[in-house]
Amino acid sequence: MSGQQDRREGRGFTDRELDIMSVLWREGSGTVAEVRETLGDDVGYTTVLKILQILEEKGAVRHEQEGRAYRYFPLVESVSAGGRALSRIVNKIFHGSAELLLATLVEDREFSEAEIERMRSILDRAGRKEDDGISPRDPSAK
Amino acid sequence: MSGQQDRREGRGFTDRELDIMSVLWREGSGTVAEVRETLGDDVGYTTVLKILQILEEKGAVRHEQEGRAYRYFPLVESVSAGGRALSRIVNKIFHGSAELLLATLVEDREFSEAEIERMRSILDRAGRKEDDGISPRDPSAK
DNA sequence: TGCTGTCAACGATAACCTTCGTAGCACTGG
DNA sequence: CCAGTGCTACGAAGGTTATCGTTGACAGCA
Repeated sequence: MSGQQDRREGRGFTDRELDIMSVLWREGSGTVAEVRETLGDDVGYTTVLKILQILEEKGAVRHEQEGRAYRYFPLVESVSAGGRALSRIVNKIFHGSAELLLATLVEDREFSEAEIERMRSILDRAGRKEDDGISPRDPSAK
Repeated sequence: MSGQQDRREGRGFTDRELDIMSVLWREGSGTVAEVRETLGDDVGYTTVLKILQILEEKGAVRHEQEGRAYRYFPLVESVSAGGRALSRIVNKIFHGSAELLLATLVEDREFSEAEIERMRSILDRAGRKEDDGISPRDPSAK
């Protein structure tokens, strides 16, 4: 009989926590009222406050006094949270295959030609970096 | 005071549930003992059984009698679970930008030239589909 | 026949998530 | 001065997750 380990650090975000982190990442910062407003979802003031306090306890956000209210700032970067979440998905769901992940992504969504082009150039950069600086590939795109 | 909605359907998987689904996806099926063995993690027999029962209640797996034991089979496909998880991440963490997701992915991992090539061709296929059949791009790779 | 090992089912336990109600504090318009 | 407003802090209710202990069924064997 042991319950479960301390999730108060290192782990990913829960649904609601992610909703709120998402707002802070997009907006850069927010007071309780602002976050609640942006969420739009019909969620109580004290609920948002509570979750921000929990996130602070986890070290994911910090706050500054602003007038009589607190302004919250994200401490965890969205990319780093995203990297962890992606790792988890690649390993657990896509058997470690990033290709399969990419295939699923392009299957599920409709991309414009411009988006695909930009994604292609992301891969080109990765390929060049691997090749130690010289690219044997034609970089012409348009 | 309202608690929270029924998570027993439609939602994503929790950590442990995902561990176990991952085994079933990789192996195709498994008895409680097999899954527990494959997990390797030091987790009790009844714990694995319980989670399989919960997954069954959620409609994610089914079982067949095999001798005296049950053999469990995944009902939810890994790609469809992956698609949902990806959607969530793209929207909440990467502001809806799949490019940013891809950039993070190639940043975090080291890909071989072959892998990058295969990922490129996934994008090529998506581009052609969008272009209604004709690709103006040089497909030479090697 | 009675012991032992394997298994599913049931129920308990402890931690956690999400949602708020309520209280307390500082300030502001009458 | 006092009621109201806007905040944060405290803590509890109700549901979920993860982990097992225990029980009872059953099969093989000594």
